[in-house]
Amino acid sequence: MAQITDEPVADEENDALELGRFLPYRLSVVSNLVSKAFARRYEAAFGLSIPEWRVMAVLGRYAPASSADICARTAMDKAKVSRAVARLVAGGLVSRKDNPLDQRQNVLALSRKGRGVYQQIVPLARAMEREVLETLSADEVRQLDTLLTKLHARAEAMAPGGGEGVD
Amino acid sequence: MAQITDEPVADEENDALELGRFLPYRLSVVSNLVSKAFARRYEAAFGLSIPEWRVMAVLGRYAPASSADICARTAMDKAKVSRAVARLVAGGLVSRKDNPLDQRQNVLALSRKGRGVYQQIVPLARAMEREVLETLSADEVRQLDTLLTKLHARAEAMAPGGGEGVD
DNA sequence: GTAGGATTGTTTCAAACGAAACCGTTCGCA
DNA sequence: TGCGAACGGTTTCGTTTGAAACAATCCTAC
Repeated sequence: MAQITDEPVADEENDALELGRFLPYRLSVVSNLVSKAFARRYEAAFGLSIPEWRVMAVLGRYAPASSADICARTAMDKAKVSRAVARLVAGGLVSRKDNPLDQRQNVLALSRKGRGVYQQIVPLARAMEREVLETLSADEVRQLDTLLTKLHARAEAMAPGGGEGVD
Repeated sequence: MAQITDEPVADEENDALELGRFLPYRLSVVSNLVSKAFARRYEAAFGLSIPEWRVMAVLGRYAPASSADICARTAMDKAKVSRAVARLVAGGLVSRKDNPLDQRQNVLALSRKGRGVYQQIVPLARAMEREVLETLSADEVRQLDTLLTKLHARAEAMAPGGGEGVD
């Protein structure tokens, strides 16, 4: 065994793992903390869950879109999208009709009321993003962007199917 | 309305929000992708869920510990910890007894079998962390560390209670 | 044109979740 | 000593989740 090489002794002494220094764990904690903060405010401001908010965000930018389009743009599976859309339709924020060219597909768009909400959603989202990033320098924000891009590619290679999320 | 000021036009043109450029969303997607990849492997290798894995990690390093200790060190609420511990005890990986000094408290530790599993857990976790970070330069890993520290503090200030997670 | 297979979105199912209720124990304090 | 509040951990409750089953529609190719 024990080769005479410069085995880097990866983290610290070794053999015991300090969760607080384990980057995947820390990434998860930070992400969930941010998501929770965002979720609380979306709920308070608009009564929207994060899946619902994501659907609104995509439709505000890309309507009309099908459920599959939403899946692709939100990293949510189709069951989750279906449920979120159902609630938004029930709440009158989103219109849903069949695509006459392919009756399997939905054609989703914001209703008048939905557009009104969307116009409030965007500034709130931007403000919250700013609030989070305030703690970073402009350079660090750029670093974060780069890191997320790289980690995203790497994580997608490691994970099998799609990338679910909570915001 | 339209004041004549240099409104920064925060992100891009404005008024529509591109989810793919929204950092909180991207953070969530990356984190969940990583968690999913990790979860799949912990499950395959040891039959452990992420909450269970976290408890093992803490006990391997800090046993003996109470449930409250585990909560503090894993960013999980006490219900989740209670359930994870119950499964680990049922699986014979963790021993649980009452603290004679305070009968309300648990004293948790790894069993012999649990220690055996723990010794396999650590290298797997380290290997997966390395696999994720492989895509980054040493500098970028340091940046990630710094960013997570700052964002953690900021997110904790924004969120109310504790910081849940999935790894 | 029609059978078999693929695709879209909904629904069902069991598992996991967070919040709150709960129970037993201990502490603070008169 | 004894009573109420506080605490630690478990359990319950209703909700949300992902995976799989499903129904409806469309496409392919014969």
